[in-house]
Amino acid sequence: MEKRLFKDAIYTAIAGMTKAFSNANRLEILDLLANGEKTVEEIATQTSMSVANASQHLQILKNARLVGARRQGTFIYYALSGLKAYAAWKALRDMALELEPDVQRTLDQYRLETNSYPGCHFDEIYQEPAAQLLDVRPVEEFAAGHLSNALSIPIQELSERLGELPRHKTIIAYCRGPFCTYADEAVALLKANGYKALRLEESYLDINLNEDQWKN
Amino acid sequence: MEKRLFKDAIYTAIAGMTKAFSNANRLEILDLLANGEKTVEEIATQTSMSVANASQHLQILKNARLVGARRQGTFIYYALSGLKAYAAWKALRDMALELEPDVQRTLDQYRLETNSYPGCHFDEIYQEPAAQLLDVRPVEEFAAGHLSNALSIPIQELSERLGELPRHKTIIAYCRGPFCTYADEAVALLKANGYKALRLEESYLDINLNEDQWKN
DNA sequence: CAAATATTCAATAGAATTATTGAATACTAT
DNA sequence: ATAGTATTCAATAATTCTATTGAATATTTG
Repeated sequence: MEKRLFKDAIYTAIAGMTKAFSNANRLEILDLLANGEKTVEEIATQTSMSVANASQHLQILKNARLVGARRQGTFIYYALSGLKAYAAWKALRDMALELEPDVQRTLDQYRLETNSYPGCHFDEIYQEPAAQLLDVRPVEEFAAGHLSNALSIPIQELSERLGELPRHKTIIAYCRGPFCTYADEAVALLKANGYKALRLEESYLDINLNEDQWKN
Repeated sequence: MEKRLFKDAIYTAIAGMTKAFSNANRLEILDLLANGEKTVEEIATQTSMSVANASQHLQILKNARLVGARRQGTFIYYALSGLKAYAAWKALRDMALELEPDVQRTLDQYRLETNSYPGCHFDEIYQEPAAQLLDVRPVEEFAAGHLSNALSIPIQELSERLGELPRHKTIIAYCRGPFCTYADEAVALLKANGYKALRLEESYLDINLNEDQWKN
C-alpha cells in the first residue's frame, strides 16, 4: 500500500467516525445515552426533537458505531458503545470548555440564574463526612450506575421527599453531567428549603472514567 | 435563560468546535501540527494538498480555536492551541482504533507490508537498558519536544548515519505518531542493516499527555 | 389474523461543506 | 517605492447534511 493511500484511508476512516460528533443534536443524544439506554421516543422527548429526526440521527450514530441498539418487545433501546466513546465526548467537551469562552460563559450564567453557582468538584467532597451525595436522575439511570453512597431521589419527586435528606449535611446534587439541568433545579429547591446544597460538576461516568485517579 | 435555549447554546457551541475535527484533511493537519509549528506551505506539502486548500482548512481550524498563528517575517507559523486540543484528537483516534475495525486493520496491514510489525509500547520499553530510543522526525520537531534519552536522526539522514547507533541495543524508532510512516521506514532500514529494531506506537505528545502515568 | 404502537424509510428543499481556480493582500528585502 | 514571495480571499460547482412530512415496516397484543 502506498504511503499516501494509507494515510488517506486512515484519516478518512477516523473522520467518518468524528463526523458523527459534529452536530449539536447528536452530541445531546450521546450525552443522554451515556447515562443509560433509552428508546427513540424518550430520546426525542428529552431533546425536543421529532421522533423521525431523532431516529435519523440515531442511525448516523449507529453506523458510526458510537451507539448500539437492542430490541425488547416493540421497543428498541439505544446505548453508548463503550467507555472509549464517552471518553472522546468528554475530551471534546473539556476542550470546548477550555478553548471556547462562550461555553464556559453560558454555563456560568445559567448557574447564576438558577442559583446553583458555583459548583463543586468530586475531589473536593468525596472524602468529606459532612457531605451527602444526591443523585436526582430517573431511577433507571441510577440503577445503571451511580456514585457510591449516593441517595437516589429523582428531581420530580424531590420536593415531596425532602424529609429523607439529612439536615446537618451539605447536599451535593448531581445528574447527567455539566449540561444537564436537573442538579441545578435540585440545588435551587434545596436552598429555598434551608438546606446547604452544591452542584457537582461531574457525572457518574466522568468519575468512573478516571477511577484510578481517586482510587488510592 | 430558558432550559432549552441553554442546552441548544451549549451543544451548538461545542458542535461548532467538533465540526473542525470532522474532515480527513484537517485531522491530518492537526496530527502534523501536534509535533510543532509549520508554515502553510510545509503543511500543504506534507499532506499533499494545494496551498489554497490547506490555507482554507487552517482558517477553519483557527476559527474553531484549535490552532493558533504566529507571524515571523513573510511566513505564518501555525501551531496546535494546546494539550486539550491534542487530548481530544487522541481520544477520537483511540476510539476509532477500538470501535472501527477498518482503522486497526489498515494500520496492521501497512506495518506488515513495511516490515515494521508488530510495534511496541512505551510502558514495555522505557525502563529497558537494552533499548535505544530513536527520534526520526525533522530536527525542529525534535527540538520542540522529545522523549528523554532519545537520539535524533531524521529519517532522510538515517541511512548515512547508521554508525551512530549502538549495535548491541534494540533500536526503538518513533516519529509523529501511529499514522506517521517515518518510523516504519526507519525500522525497515534498520532491520535490513542487521539491527534489532521496533516501532514505538506512541508519539512524544502521547507520552507527555499521560506523564503522571509513567512518573513513579 | 387484525389492530395498535414503535421505529424506520423515502422524498424533498434548503443549507452547509469541499476542492479548485485565479486574483488580491501583506510583508520583506533591495 | 518595487519586486518577490507567502498567504488569503472570492467565486464556483459538486457534494453532503439537515429537518420535515407522510408512508412503510416490524413487533406485540387481542
